Amino acid sequence: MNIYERRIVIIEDNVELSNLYAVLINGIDNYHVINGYRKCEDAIDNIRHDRPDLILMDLELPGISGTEGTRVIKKKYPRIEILVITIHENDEAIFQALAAGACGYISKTAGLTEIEKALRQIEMGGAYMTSRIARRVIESFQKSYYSPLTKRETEILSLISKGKTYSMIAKDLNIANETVKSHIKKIYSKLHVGTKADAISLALKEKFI
Amino acid sequence: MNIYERRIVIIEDNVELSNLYAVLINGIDNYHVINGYRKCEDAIDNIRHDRPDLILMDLELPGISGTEGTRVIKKKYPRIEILVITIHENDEAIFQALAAGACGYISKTAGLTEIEKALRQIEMGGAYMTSRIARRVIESFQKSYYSPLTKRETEILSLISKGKTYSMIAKDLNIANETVKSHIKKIYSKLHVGTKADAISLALKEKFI
DNA sequence: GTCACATACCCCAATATAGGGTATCAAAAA
DNA sequence: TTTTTGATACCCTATATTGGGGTATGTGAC
Repeated sequence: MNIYERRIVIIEDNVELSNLYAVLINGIDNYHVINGYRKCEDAIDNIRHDRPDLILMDLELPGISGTEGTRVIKKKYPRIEILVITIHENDEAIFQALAAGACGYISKTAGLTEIEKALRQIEMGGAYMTSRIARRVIESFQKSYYSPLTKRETEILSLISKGKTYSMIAKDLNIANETVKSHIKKIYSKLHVGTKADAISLALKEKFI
Repeated sequence: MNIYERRIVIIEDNVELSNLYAVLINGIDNYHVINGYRKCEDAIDNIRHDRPDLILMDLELPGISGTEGTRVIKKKYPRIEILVITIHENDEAIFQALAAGACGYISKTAGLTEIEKALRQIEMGGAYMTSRIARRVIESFQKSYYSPLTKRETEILSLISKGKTYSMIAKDLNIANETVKSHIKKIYSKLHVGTKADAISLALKEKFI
């Protein structure tokens, strides 16, 4: 085994499935499965010994979840890449795992071709996911097309959400302090709120800002 | 032409390239190029007449940019899908176009196969992008693994960024008002700032929250 | 010729903020 | 085992911020 070898650890509670993945991955050129675990906790305990480049992580796990495990591992070992496997094509769960630090996911029904494709793309610094999940991911940071706020109001509420005071905003936008107040009063009445906190959380939820 | 036909509009200032795309796309089953424009403004003026399902949008355009055009069109006609084409593989520009409402991008060097693949995936409710861009997209909402803030401090700064006052935070977390203040003083000293606004903008920039 | 938008000003009371301290207790790290 | 960190809580003080009530003007779109 040379130093360019990619070291893989599998975390999957179904042992048969885990063994199947190991066989498939060991068949891929330059990829080597170092170890397999049935629980995240066990994998974490041995992580310094295993020194994985990538962890194949089941999302549905006994003990701490795959998403939480991803968070813990990425916090301590940011360079280890995590590819999530899941049986339920639950968009939200996959989305959470990606936010926690995974750089892709494959379905448990995936064959060798798809696994190899995912591993290669991750190795080249990419991410692997279906176009459906990719769509969800980009939609998560697109603004609403139906905001009741004007451009200026949106701008001002954004600055509020960055913690700026009315006077800071006035200075930023080169308008009078009282003008900022006027806009904010309008924002509050449009959103039916009476505090910054309510305005911001509503606006974030509805993606107005 | 039946009602299931997908109506495509092309916005591309290079007429030869535009014609090439039209020929390629007209060759795809059920896809029909309705019109082509050299400027976003012209396309927008005729959009009610053209009734496109999808717009193939060049990013480098005279007049308003493809990204700005995407924003304008999606604001007025959210159901029109926008596929961006670009010659410069500039991650940031592509990223901005996706944030503005595009649901994918292809390179100008793409052939028929790739164009067809992109169109089909978008038709099925997906997004089309390279795995490299997908990686950048997911990284954009992953937190930093190197935050100097503790869990509690991160939690409190997040609440501050949602516009909550110290007393609201105290209530939310079931701790004393003064405890919140203590945490915030710690946060400010760790981040070397003295105001909410500076703490939030630094934390957002560094992805601590 | 309205209507929406951005601009600006008045008054006022209640709250929030930031900076300076100090201190206790549990859990984690050395 | 000792030390350090994290979370908790309190005191004092002055200034700044907030939200609610108004009213008004110029401009550009439809």
